[in-house]
Amino acid sequence: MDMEIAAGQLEALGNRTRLGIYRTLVRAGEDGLPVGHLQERMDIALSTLSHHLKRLVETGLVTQERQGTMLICRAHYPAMHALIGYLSDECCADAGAVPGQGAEETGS
Amino acid sequence: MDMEIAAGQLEALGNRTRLGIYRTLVRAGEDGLPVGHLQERMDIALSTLSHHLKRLVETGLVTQERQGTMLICRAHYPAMHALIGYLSDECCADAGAVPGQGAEETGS
DNA sequence: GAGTTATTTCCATGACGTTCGAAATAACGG
DNA sequence: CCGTTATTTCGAACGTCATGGAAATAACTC
Repeated sequence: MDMEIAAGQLEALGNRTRLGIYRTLVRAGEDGLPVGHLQERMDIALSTLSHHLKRLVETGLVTQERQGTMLICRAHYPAMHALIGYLSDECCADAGAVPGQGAEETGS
Repeated sequence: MDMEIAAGQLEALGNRTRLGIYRTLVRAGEDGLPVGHLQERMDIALSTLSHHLKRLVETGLVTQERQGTMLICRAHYPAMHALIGYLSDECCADAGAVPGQGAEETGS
């Protein structure tokens, strides 16, 4: 896990709207949610949502899959695991830094 | 761990300069670093550094301790552990979400 | 291909963040 | 209390981000 990638992902999650979107997708489970349904739950303009989703997808935290006219969004766990691994490894040197978690590349 | 706190911390780390500051403090270990030394390593204006440190301290990720005229800064691991716990618990529902890590309140 | 639903791109605007220099404050030593 | 070192606050310039409406695109159905 590169610092550039981690920084980008932290930047992506470091915004309430996007963190909310991500959490909503996590809760939606493996079925994911189409953009439209996400919009209803988040109560923001579709253009705004699309903008945020783009950033989440670019950083690898979310994946999208076409199903007809709908675009299904899903939380991409491997990316989150890699980020957690980065935080554990690079940012918790001493202080009993959560062992058994050297997730350098959990997938993505 | 409250979403507001996590969001604030992610926002704080979601900036290359601040992430760099935090990593530098982690690497400095438990001795920490005075603001001035930090400035030499980061190569940014003191006023800028002070501004960023303020945010890191406000979110609980960094602590400061006066030692004479110097202000020693240290990475505050409990906060990071709590954040990692939040990401593991709230943001990785399914998908073998890194077990044995229910860190709701590792301190802080 | 005309119509319908779903989503993105474009554009503009307001808000917020970053940055730095200069001045102000804090802590200490003589 | 004066000088020195260390750090913060203030003020301003600049850039970037968030937001939403309108128009454009994509995918499908008939």
